[in-house]
Amino acid sequence: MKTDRKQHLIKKLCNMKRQRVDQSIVPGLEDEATEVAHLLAEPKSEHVSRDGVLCFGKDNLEKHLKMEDFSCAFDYGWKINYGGLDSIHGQGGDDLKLEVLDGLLDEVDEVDDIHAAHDISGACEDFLLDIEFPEKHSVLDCGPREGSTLRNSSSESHSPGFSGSSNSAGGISESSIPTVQESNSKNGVLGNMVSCDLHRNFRSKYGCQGPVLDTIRPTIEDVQDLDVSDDDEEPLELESDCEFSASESEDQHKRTKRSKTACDRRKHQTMWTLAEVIKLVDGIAQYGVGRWTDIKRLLFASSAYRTPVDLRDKWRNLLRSSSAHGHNRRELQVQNNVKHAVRPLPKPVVRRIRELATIHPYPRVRSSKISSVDYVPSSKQPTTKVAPVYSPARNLRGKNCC
DNA sequence: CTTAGGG
DNA sequence: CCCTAAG
Repeated sequence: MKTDRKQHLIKKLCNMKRQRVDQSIVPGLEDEATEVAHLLAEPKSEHVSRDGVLCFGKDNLEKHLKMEDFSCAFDYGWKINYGGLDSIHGQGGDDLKLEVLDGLLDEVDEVDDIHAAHDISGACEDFLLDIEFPEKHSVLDCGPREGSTLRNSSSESHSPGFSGSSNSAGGISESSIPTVQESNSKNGVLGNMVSCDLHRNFRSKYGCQGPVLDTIRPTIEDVQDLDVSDDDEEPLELESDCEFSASESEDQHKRTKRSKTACDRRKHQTMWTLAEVIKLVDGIAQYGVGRWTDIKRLLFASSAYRTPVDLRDKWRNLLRSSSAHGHNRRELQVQNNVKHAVRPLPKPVVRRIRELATIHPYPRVRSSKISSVDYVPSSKQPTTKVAPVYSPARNLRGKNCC
């Protein structure tokens, strides 16, 4: 029943967005769509949490929309288009939602074992997380002209991973509403000076939003506008020119050939979303470590960027971080009063990473990274996926797969 | 061209 | 992410 409401809500929003951007529907991403689709489809009975969260957001929807109406009047169009889907949960619900998610994660930690069995549960959490991030972004984007410094630093500081999203999310969410109002008046003054800051954020936001939305789309099967929202976004993007267009979602940027192709592969970074990370981990589990091209072609086929090298780099980073906070990620982050300073990866994902790491260590390291922690003999829990496949993975290098 | 490794 | 070296 909750699901119904959720669906309804989403659809509603989609329609709203669609009106504006109906013309340009974006192709591609099917891979990801289906990819995530099955993730979403499966966990029907997993836990109420998902629905709970969404419903929660929904409850605040109307309120939010109204708020946006006045607070973001100056860039209303933008807000609707970019914020659209995201912002529905945003603003007022931010904190609570965060809490919910947070708690959710904790719970997952606890029952990790159970859920690990269906590795969808992990995906589900991730999915949730993913949603959470962009929301923050959109909310922030709207508001913090004034607080841009804060937001900026946060988005900049976050590592290419997902961690960034969380930190920016936590830090500012509380002030989002007030900031929005404030910014409304300040915008005129600061408009110029923040512009650069702005497009920067777009970038970061995009890295997040694009894929994330992809994640959502399967749920709403017909939401293809998200990608399109990129288009509408451009006008707002004053000076960021090509870089920005490049930041559009995957296949999108091919279509939007704007001025040059030099920016095809964005120079700086395209934030890794959780969905992507999951895919990567997934792929590694299936095809083995080191077969980056295969993984790229099979799992990231629709991702214009993300070269095999990128995948490898990301994996390297994942290994590093996963072994870094090894046991308690919570301890490291809170330290001060920096509430949600940095939330690394969702526990389930970390688990998978570590498992994969133990299974096939990154070339040339052979048990230095994970040895320090608690190496769980594979007998403990075969993450369903990795267990059966890993051994042949490295061997069947003949490319006879496809 | 793909991967590994370092920056 | 970028660049280089090695297979």
